[in-house]
Amino acid sequence: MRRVAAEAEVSLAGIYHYVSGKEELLYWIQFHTFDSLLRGLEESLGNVTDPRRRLETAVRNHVRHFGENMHELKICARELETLEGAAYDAVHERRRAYFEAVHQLVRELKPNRGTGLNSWIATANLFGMINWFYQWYEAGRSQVSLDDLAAQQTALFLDGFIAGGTG
Amino acid sequence: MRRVAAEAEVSLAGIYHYVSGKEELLYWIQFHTFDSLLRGLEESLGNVTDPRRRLETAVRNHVRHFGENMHELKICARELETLEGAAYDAVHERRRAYFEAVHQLVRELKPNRGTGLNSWIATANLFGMINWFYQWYEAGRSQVSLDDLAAQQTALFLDGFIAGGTG
DNA sequence: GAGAGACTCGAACGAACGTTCGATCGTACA
DNA sequence: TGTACGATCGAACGTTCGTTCGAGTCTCTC
Repeated sequence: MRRVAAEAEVSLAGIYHYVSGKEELLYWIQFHTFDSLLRGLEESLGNVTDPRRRLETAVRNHVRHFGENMHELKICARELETLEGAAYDAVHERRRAYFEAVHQLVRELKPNRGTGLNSWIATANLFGMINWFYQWYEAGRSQVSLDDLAAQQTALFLDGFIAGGTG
Repeated sequence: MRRVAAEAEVSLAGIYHYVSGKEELLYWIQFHTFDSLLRGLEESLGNVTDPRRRLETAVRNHVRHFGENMHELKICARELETLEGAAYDAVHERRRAYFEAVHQLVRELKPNRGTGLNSWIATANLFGMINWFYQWYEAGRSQVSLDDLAAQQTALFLDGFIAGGTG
């Protein structure tokens, strides 16, 4: 809270005029993150019909968002369990809605269900790929742009390392 | 430290007879984790020659280790930046060695280099997949065994969601 | 049996953290 | 002009946490 106060150029006590406490701050960050991820997804999906392009759009939306707001990703990855009660439920609902939206895109890739890989686990692993990059991606140092990264991750998820990519 | 003391059935002060402090504890956990991951990998790779099976072996080794020691994974994911100086360097070296070992397995999948997906980024994403599962995999509740999960993740990485799996 | 050393502990210290309290300042409205 | 209210602050409170200190016990050795 002291760092937040300093960053906002307000006294420590001043924060509590606007927010009830640290938990509410974490709540708003997490809720806003998943909510704007979901809305950004629906918006950018707009007129895209090809299932493969739809998934790539989702990945690009996700990677762009977190690449530009890496702190949000860290909080959403590490502070999910700190919320309790109604705050947890509200974030959980948004998170679940976002996950299900992407899960649906994954499902649409394979209309003939029941065969091959489990779509839920595959979706969870997709999120693993596109979330873990905060551990190694340093915007400044990396030679790969966020959109390039999203494209590579989509290709990797869809076609695998053996067949994926251009070669 | 109080929880560690309680778990070890020793007084709080008693810990400091064996360990210089919390940082040394985190150091040993992280070092031991990457070191035993690497040694387990080399051992289980033993007589496996097929590149695909070699990668699956690596994934299985990784998933088994962390599935049975989920706490280690959480610490290695969240506390990497807390170490400083020589302790950080020592862990970093083990981590890099382990990453490079897996990276090498990925490279061997595609002898004709320079084409297709970047092998380093693909490896980083593979680690994303197999590390992120601590966010959703609950040993008790899940119907998927660790070995099944490793197999699915390997298939997903190698052949992608479209062609991957049995169907 | 005296001394050394490993081991253990209760108690407390100092810092960091989230939070609260009481007061002050400025502005809008009667 | 008085006052009610939003905004802001310094100071402090209570808790948690990592760590330290001094003393105690036990065992093994000379």
